[in-house]
Amino acid sequence: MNSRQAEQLLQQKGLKRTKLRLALLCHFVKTPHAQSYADIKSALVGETDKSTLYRNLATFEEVGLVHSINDHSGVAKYAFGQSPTQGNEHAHFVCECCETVYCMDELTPLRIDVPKGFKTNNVQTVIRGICANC
Amino acid sequence: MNSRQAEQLLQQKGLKRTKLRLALLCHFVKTPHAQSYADIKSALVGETDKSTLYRNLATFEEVGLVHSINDHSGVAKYAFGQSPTQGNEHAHFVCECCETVYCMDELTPLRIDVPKGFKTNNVQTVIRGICANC
DNA sequence: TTTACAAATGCAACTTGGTTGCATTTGCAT
DNA sequence: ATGCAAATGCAACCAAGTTGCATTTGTAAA
Repeated sequence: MNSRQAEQLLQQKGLKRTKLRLALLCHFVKTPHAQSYADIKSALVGETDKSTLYRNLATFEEVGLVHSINDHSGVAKYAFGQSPTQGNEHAHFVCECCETVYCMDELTPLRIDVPKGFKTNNVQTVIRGICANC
Repeated sequence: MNSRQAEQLLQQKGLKRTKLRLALLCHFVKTPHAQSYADIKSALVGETDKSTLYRNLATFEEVGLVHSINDHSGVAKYAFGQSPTQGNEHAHFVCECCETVYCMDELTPLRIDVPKGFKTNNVQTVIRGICANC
């Protein structure tokens, strides 16, 4: 994604074009794996304010530019692309060796039967194992 | 579970018989849903030290007396019984209305195909929806 | 039963991840 | 050019959980 496309994307989502947001977008599309706040912060050149970065991550998530993942590590991680919703579920694979979090888009949606009286809105799956690089 | 059984369970796991551990065990077997530190603390009569309670939860998890669940709420929750491992997987259902976390033991084990080169060790699934009580 | 030692506890201080309030700045529509 | 909502930067705060350490306690062996 070039800067032009990033600008369009922001405008389309009704977000103002700021330096951090452009940098964030460019970074997200370059990085396929899910990243924590710390990962993102250290990847960005120059100083970034903690609360501003957190707020932008939240904003991006609200408008569907990124989705957050809870991989049992205790910290939230973010990946480019819309949140897995009904009909758009995807699992996340956490490598127990390198800690990389992969979005497993290609997996077939999970069909899980819940007991009578329970209604499923959303299914989040975290697979732990060893990735192809380890 | 009576106090006698709780004592045996502790001994069997090589853990010393302390007041807090007995109380914890009795509480866990009485409460089917997953509970946070705060839930457990407020359920126990009398004062309990924060670090002692956390340490006992960790110890109980190590020896398989309880298992912890990450339900996206930001706090860990604990439920009685061994952790879902290979062949013992179970999903957790989080009610979006009452926030109760159910262990869905009766669900059939999940079979998820991962890409070539990836090796699955463990699958954790969190289902969000509305429970039968809401 | 006493003793002895590892394990468990209690307390305070700390760490980490994240949030909030507020004054200042900036993007953008008019 | 200008007005204003949105975004930023900063500091202070918060909650969950951890750590270090001195004291206490369970238990096993003498």
